[in-house]
Amino acid sequence: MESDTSGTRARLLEAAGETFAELGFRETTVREICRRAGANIAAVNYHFGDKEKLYREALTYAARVAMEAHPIGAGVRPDAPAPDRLEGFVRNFLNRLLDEGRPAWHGTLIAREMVEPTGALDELARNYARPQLARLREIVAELLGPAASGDPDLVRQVCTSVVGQCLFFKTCRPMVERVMPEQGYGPQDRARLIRHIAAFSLGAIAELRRRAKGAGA
Amino acid sequence: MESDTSGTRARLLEAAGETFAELGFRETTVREICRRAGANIAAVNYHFGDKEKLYREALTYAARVAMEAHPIGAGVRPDAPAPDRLEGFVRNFLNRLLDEGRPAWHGTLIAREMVEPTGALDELARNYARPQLARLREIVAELLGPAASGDPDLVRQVCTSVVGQCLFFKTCRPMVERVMPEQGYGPQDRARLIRHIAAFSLGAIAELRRRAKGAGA
DNA sequence: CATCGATTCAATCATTCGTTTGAATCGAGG
DNA sequence: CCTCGATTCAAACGAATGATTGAATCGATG
Repeated sequence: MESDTSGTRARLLEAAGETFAELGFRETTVREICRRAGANIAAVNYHFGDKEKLYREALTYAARVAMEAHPIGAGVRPDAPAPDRLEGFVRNFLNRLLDEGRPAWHGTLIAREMVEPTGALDELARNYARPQLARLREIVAELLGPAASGDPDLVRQVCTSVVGQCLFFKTCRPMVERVMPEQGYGPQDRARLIRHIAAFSLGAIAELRRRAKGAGA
Repeated sequence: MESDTSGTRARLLEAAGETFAELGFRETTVREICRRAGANIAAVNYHFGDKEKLYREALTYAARVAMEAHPIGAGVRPDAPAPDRLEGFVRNFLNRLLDEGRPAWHGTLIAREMVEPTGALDELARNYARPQLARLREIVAELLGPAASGDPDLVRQVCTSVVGQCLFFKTCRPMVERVMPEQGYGPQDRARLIRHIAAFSLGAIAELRRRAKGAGA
C-alpha cells in the first residue's frame, strides 16, 4: 500500500521530476508541475505536503528507477574478467546518466543534485552513489593487483578518474555542445564513448601496474 | 575608463559573484547582494541595469580573473616536453577551478554556469573554454603522435577524458565529500591530484599509442 | 439511497522579489 | 554661494509564488 499511487499522485511525481530536471528546484513552480500533471494546484500540498517534500520524493524515485533500469553489474557475468566488468560498469553508469527513455529526466535530476545539493543529497549518496562506488572499487582493486597495496589511495584516485570521465558528458553537456559540436550524443556516440573510457582507463591502469612493479621490485 | 569602478560598482561585482556562486542565479536576491556590498537596493539597477546583466558581468569578470591568475601555459616553458606541458595544463586547469584565493568564487560560478547555462554560457565558451581546449588538443595530438592520425576523433576523446577527470572534483565536490570523505581538498591533496591525473592520462595515452602502432603496422 | 472519508476544485492569502520612482545628497566648477 | 550632473537613498509598486481554506465531488459501504 505504501507505493499506492492515486493516479494524480503518480502523474505529479512524473511531472515534478521532469520539470525539476528541466528548470531546477527554485525555477520550478508548483503551478507548472500541476499544469503538466493536469492536476489542481492544491494537489501538491495534499499528496506531498509541500514543494520540497515532492522534490525529495521525485529524486529518490528517479534514483530507484535508474538503478532498476540498469542494475549494478547488469550485462556482465559476475565471474567475467575484470576488464569486461569495468567496461560493463562504464556502460551501466553512462546509461543511467544519459538514458532518455520513458522517464527521461532521471539522470539530469541526479546530476543536478550532485552539483547543487538541497539536503536530499545525503540519501542519494547512501542509496545510489555508495553501492556503485563499492562495485567500482572492487573492480579497480583487482585490475591494479599488487599496485593497489603499495598505495592505499590509488584505488580511490583511479575510481575518480573513471567516474569523472563519465560524469563529464552529463554535467557539462551544454558546454560540450558549444565547444565540441562534433561530439554527438546518439546511441552510436554513446557506444563509442563507452569503449573509449574503458580502453583509456584500462590502458592507464595497466601502465600504473607496470610502474608499481618496476618500482617495487 | 571602461573599467572605472565607482567603488560601489566594484563592491557590487564582488558581492554578486560571491552570492551567485553560493546560491545560484535564481536563489540569489538583489537585496542580499546589496546587503553584502553595503549598497542600496537601487544600486544594482543604477549600475548594471538589472539582475541578469549584473550576473553576466560577474561571470565574465570571474573568467577573466581566473585566466589572469593562472594563464594558459603558465609555469611551463613553451618548448618543454609534451608530458610536462600536459601536467602543466592539468595544474593550471585545476588551480583555476579550485582556487580559493581572494576572489574565491570564480571557479564555482563558472562550474555552475556549465551545468546550468543561463545564456551567458556562449561568451564563456568562446573566451574561456575554447582557448583552453585548443591548448590541450595541441598537447594531446603531439603525445598521441601517429596514433592521432589514424582516428580523427581520438584527440577529442582523450581531451574529454583529461578535462572530465579535473572537472569532477569541482562539480561533484558535495558528493565526493559524502562518498569519499578521505579525499581532501587541501594544497597537498591538490598537488597529489595533479600528479595522479597527469600520470593516469599519460599512461593511457602511451597505451593507446602502442595499440595504434600494433594495429597500424 | 444515505453516509462518510478521500480527493479535487476555485478562490484567495501572505510573502517575497525585481524593479521603479522621486527626492535627497554629494562634489566639482564657475 | 549657486549650479548641475552623478550617485545614493527610502519607499513603494506590481507581479509571481507557495501555501491554505472551505466547499464541492467522488466512490465505496451499508
